[in-house]
Amino acid sequence: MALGVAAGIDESSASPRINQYERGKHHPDALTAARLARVLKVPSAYFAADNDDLAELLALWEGLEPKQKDHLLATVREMSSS
Amino acid sequence: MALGVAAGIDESSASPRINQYERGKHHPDALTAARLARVLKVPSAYFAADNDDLAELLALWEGLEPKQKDHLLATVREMSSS
DNA sequence: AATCGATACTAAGGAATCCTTAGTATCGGT
DNA sequence: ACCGATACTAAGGATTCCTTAGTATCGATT
Repeated sequence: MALGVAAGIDESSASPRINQYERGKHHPDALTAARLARVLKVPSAYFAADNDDLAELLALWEGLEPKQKDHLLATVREMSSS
Repeated sequence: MALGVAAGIDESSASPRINQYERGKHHPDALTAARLARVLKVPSAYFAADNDDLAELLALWEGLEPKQKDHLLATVREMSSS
């Protein structure tokens, strides 16, 4: 599969591996997950998100400017201290 | 180690395993990671955070009220659409 | 409609990683 | 100094993953 090849997996095994991950038969190791995340432009943590809201937050986080990240973090800190 | 036992790991192997995780010799499987996260009151994704800002965001996220999560998500959506 | 090529999918086994056991080291209390 | 408890590490059996080989599916072409 193209995604796997883009993540540096050998062409001959990319397809089975991606398919195994999609079916949940196996989980990628940390390095592979990091590379897949890079291709998909999400943080590695995205794959460990266990609900949709958190997944969306993580997906969007990656595209923010540093200032925006700071602002968001400040917002969360305030929320938490209530 | 107490953390491992609290996460349901057998008392006899909790110490070596936690130590292996801390040293980075091994990584916990997904189920174990989820249980450790539960004990530590962070999302599983926390362990995959690759920088401090994201780690803090994830740690705080877990403690937010649903409404606060919604608000935060709305904020990120706006930021992203700029 | 049949064939071809390319892509997607799955099964099975060799390779790599993890979990457990057994043992050593490092403390704090007595 | 000794003892017990806790922390840490090494090595191997158990488990999971990656690769190979093969089947299935689909679109394009004739």
